[in-house]
Amino acid sequence: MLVKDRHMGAFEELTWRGLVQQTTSDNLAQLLATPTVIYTGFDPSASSLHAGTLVPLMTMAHLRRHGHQIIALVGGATGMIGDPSGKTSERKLLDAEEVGANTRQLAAQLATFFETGEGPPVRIVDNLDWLGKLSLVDFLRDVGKHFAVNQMMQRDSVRQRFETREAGISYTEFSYMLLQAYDFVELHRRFGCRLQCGASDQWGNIVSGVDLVRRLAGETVHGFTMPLLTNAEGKKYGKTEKGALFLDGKLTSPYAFYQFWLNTADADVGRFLRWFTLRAQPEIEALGAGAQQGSGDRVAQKALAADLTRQIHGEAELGRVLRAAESLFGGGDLRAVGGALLEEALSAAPSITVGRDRFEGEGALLVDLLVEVGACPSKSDARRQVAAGAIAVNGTPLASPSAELRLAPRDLIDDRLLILRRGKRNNYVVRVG
RNA sequence: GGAGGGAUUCCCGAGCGGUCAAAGGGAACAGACUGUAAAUCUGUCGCCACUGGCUUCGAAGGUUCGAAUCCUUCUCCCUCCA
Repeated sequence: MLVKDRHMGAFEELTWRGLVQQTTSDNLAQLLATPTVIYTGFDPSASSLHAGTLVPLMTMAHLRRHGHQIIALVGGATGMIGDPSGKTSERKLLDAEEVGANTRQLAAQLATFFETGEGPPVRIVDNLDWLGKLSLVDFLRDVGKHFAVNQMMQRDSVRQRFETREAGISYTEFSYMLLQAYDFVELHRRFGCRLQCGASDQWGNIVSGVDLVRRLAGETVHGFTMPLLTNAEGKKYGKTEKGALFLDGKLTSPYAFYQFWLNTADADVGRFLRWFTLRAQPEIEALGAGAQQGSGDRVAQKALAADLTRQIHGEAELGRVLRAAESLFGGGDLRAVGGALLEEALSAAPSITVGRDRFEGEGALLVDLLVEVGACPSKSDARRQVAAGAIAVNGTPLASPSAELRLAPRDLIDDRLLILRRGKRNNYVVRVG
C-alpha cells in the first residue's frame, strides 16, 4: 500500500534524488520493486551522528517509505578495529569503553531518528553481538580463506596506504574489510538482508560483503553507494567553526543546526533538498529553480532548514529556533523582545556572568566585556571592531562608536542581561548575577 | 663523509644595518551591496596603560649609537656530490 501511492519506484526515486553513486548490479530497480531487507552501517568513532551521516540516514528514510525493511547497524565491534577507507593514515584506536559508550549513544540516536516516519519499523543492531563471539581460528578458516590478499591489496582504501610509505597500514586495519563483509553474511543469514548501502568510500567493503555472501551462502545480494556530503566546490561539507555539525543537540544546538542549513549556498540547496527532505519532486524542483534564479527570499533554504530541524530535533524545537531567529535577525532593539525569549534563543551563544557592581559607578567598559565574553581575542581587536561599527549592544548598533564606551545598569535588559553582537550574526550574552 | 641553500608575524612569501610591527598574496574578521547567500568593492588583521609604549623575524650569545638584516655556536629542514 505504501508502494502503490508513489508514482516513482524506490530505485527510480533514489536515482532522481541523486543518492545512488555506484551499484553492484544494473537490476536494483527490480530488486527494490518488492519489499527488501536493506542495511547500512554507522561507525561509532564519535558519540553522535553528524551532517555526513544524514546522507545514509535519509536514504534509509526514503527507502523505508517505499516499504523496505531497514536495518541500521552500529559498528560496536568494527569500531574497535578502525576502517581504513578514506583515511590516509592509521587511526589511533579508541579504547573499548569509549567505543561502547559511543555505540550506545548512536543506537539511541538511530532509534529516535526512525521512531517516526512512514514505513516498517527499523531494526537496530550492533555487530559486536556476533563478531564479539567469533573465535579467531574459526574466523580465519571460515571467512579468511575466501579472501585473496592480492585482491585485498587492490582495494583503494588499502592500496593508498601501501603506496605511501610513511603511513603504512597495520594488520588490524587491513583485516577490517573481512569483518564488514562478514556482517553482511550475518545479516543475510539472520534477517534475509539482500542489500547494503554506504557512502562512496565504502565501495570496497560492500563488494567484499557481496562476494562473501555468494561464497558462503551461495546467494546473490547487492550493494550501492551514496555520494559524500560535499558542497558545490566539491569540498567536504558539514563543518562549523566548532567542528563537525552534530545531530546531538547537546553538541550542536538546534539553533546552530538550523542556521547552518539556512545558510546553504544557492548552488547546493537543490541537491540537499532532494537528499534530505521527503518533499515531492515538483515541489523540490520549484524551490530549487527559485534559488537558481536568485529570487532572494531563500524559500528553498528555509524549507531545507525547517525540514531537517524538524526531522532531527522535533517540531517543538523547530518552533523555538524560528522564534529565536526572528527576534535576533528581526532588527531593532532587543529590549523589546524581553529577557526570557532572548535567553532561550541564545541558549547556545557564548555567555559569561559578571557581578552587578561592574555596572555601578562609572560603568563597565564595553571593550573589556567584548574580550571577556569571547567576542574579540584582544582589547586591541575589540577597539578596532568598535571603531569599525561592527559591535551592536542589545541589537542596536552604537550611535557613536567609542572604544571608551561604558555600560550602566540602565543598559541591561530586564535588569539582568546584555546582548553583544559582532557583525551580523555573532551573538554573545552577558548575564548579571 | 664532502659542498651548498634555507628557517620571517595563521599559511605562502618579500626584506638583507637605520625610513620595519616588517611588501605582496591567501585565509580570517568587519563595513558597503544583498537574501543571515555568492561575487565584488573597502577597511582591519602582534599586544597594551593606544596621538604613546612594549614584545616579535628558528634558539642562545656577540658586533654596532642602531640588527629580521653582520659574526659565532646550536637545533631543525632541503638540494647536490660520495
